[in-house]
Amino acid sequence: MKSKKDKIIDAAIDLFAEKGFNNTSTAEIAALSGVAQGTLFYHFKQKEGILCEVLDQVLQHTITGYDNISQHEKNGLECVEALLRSENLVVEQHSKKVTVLIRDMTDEVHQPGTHGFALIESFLKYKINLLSKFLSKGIADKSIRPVAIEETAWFLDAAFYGVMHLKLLKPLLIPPLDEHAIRFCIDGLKPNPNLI
Amino acid sequence: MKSKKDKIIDAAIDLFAEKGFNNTSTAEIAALSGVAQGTLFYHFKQKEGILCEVLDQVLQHTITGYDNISQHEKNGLECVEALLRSENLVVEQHSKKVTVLIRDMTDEVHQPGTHGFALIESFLKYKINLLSKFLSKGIADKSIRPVAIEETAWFLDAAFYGVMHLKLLKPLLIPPLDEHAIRFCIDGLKPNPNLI
Amino acid sequence: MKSKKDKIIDAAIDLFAEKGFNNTSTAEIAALSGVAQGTLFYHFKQKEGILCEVLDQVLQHTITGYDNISQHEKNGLECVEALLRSENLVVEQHSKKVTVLIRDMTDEVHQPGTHGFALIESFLKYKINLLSKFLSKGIADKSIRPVAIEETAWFLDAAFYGVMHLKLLKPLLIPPLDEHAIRFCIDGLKPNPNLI
Amino acid sequence: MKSKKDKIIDAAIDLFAEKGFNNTSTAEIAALSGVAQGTLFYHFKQKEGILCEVLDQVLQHTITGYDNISQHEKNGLECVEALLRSENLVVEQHSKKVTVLIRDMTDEVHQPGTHGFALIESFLKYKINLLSKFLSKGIADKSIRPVAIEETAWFLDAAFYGVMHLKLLKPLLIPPLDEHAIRFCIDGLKPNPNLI
DNA sequence: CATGAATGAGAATTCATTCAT
DNA sequence: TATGAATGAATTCTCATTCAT
Repeated sequence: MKSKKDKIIDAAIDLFAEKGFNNTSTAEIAALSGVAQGTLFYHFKQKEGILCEVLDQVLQHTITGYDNISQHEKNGLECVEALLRSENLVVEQHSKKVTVLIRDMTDEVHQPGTHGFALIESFLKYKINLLSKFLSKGIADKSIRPVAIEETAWFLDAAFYGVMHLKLLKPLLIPPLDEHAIRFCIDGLKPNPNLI
Repeated sequence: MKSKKDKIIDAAIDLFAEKGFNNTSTAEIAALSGVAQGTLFYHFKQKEGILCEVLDQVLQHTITGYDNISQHEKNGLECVEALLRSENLVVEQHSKKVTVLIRDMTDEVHQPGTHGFALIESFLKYKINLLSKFLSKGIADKSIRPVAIEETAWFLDAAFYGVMHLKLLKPLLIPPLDEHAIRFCIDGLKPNPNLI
Repeated sequence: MKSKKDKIIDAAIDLFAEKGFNNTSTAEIAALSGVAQGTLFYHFKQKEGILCEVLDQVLQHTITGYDNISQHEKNGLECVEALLRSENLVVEQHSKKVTVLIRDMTDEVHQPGTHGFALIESFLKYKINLLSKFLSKGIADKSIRPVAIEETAWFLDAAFYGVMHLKLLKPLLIPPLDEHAIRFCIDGLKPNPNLI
Repeated sequence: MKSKKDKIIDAAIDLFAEKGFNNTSTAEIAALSGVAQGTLFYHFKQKEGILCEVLDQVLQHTITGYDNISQHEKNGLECVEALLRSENLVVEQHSKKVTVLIRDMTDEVHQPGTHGFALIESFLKYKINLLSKFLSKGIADKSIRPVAIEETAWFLDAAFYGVMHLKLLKPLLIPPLDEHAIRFCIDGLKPNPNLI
């Protein structure tokens, strides 16, 4: 059976996804999750705490995904690709939560000093580090051409953030982009011209 | 002399940039711009209206930038690069406004039916069209390898949105990315292996 | 051609009828009547002034109707009936205005000291006087049984106010009441042998 | 001890009676009732909700009054008279509330779809039904002449609404009307040989 | 006569949060 | 753990009205 805390999170995510964080009151969350309004603050203390919890969950999933990449069987380029695919997978499996996070967590996440900011910061550091490691490995094993490592890592992060943003938040007719984006980036990293 | 409406916009952007849209009250905007609070609503009817006006301005600048690309002197690839650089330039020249827009306009812009959404939608259509035209041109004149046109156009949009997002909103130590991003994408479009 | 003042009144009545006085802003009235908002206050000075003007018009019509009753051809009872029918006619011919007046003029009209109150007060005095005169005449000429004059006059006023109120303001399925009400009251005034 | 909700209602009625619904702010109600302004909206959600609650109370009293008429001891005419007197009694016992209701509830009550309208509608249906039953009974037992039942029921309702309206809302020197009105109507219902 | 930009005094409502139970 | 009545600060928005042109 689901704990009250989980019920709250689920209800909150549903409401945030539908109406946005700022247009959802704690009263509504309480009502939808079937708990008293006070209970919400027993578990979270701040409304934003719900978002932080969700962010934490999603980042955990993402990191777990990263850790499951079996590096010893792969060359650097394959590691990079595995990382990108792993991330895509998490986004797909938790698309509602991710949508809410990238749409509504702006206030919390972009202001140094908040808990959300700290979470994101350390996650990004971890991710960029890992990507850099993979890129170095690739350059060493010749699967990747000699790119500027840090810049490329950040660019890959940015590019896939943009793709995710487009996919999740723009209710427009957009062609499936994930595979194309991965191909474009991976091919762009290869040392030799085996372009289609 | 500046009109009251312009004073309001300037004050609002400054405040939004500093504290965020949701943490800025109309009273503060009125105070900083030196008009009565009612005047604000005489000119904008909704607090969000200010953001819409700013969005409109920035999109106008961007489109003007696009239109200034002299296509007949360039091959397709050069056109694409010019477009990306043009966009970068606008972002740099209006970085405060753009920052506010991508951070704070989420509610308005992601909900079909709003004015902001309509603005974005038609702008994106225009941009993707133009990018597609350039890509086609480049494929025809052999400056670009035969990529999937629509997907590539959307990917370029997404990637540079991501880069801009990172640059403007993450108060982290991030290396300058613009030039690297442009090179990566442009090189990735070239048909032949003249990679550095 | 209609004067701007008349346009304002017409627009105001339409809006008041639809949405009520308190839910109609002077801006809306100005917009619908095609004049500037300032023009409204050039002609009326107060929003309530519009209602007062309309009240004045309707009372004029009513009094004109009263004055057209040719008393010398009728006995007292016939005079009373003529008065009631005359009033009914005015209500029917100006039903929209009357509806607005009895629904929306409550604040203005029930507070001694206002212009609206004065208008109503003197009108009622006139009406009750006239009714009393007719009743007296009827008692004298035996067309009416010997009723208490003042009380009966007020009762007739009240009863037909109630009927009008029901007809104009209750969007319910109510049978046509006017004729029945007139018959009931007129018959009730006739000399009647077997009263307890 | 009085609940906060009751305190709010009492204060509101006093203020509405004195200054009218539209000229009374929720802040004033809160101040007079000694609760925080937010508490008002915790209990009522809308300012109009207070009026609805009062309407409900008064209608309950009225219906209770109707139900206390012991029909088996009376003929039809006596039942009608009892109903009219019962209603008069409620109006007198709750004159302040009734005054406020008929003066200030216009917006809420005359617009189908509102809660107030629904309350009034079902009450009127009940009342007209009851009156019709009494009239039928009277016609059967010969205490009432053969009048058109539905029309007469509505007319009685309208006439006494008018009388109440006059009594409560017109600060004019008006003679006591209740008894006279009842007599006039009751006598008008009696079997009467010489109608045209 | 007519305008419409500007005003400022409110007003209703919202809502995260607290706390006694 | 859980509750829900109560809060009060904050906020957007409304609107009749004015006045310089």
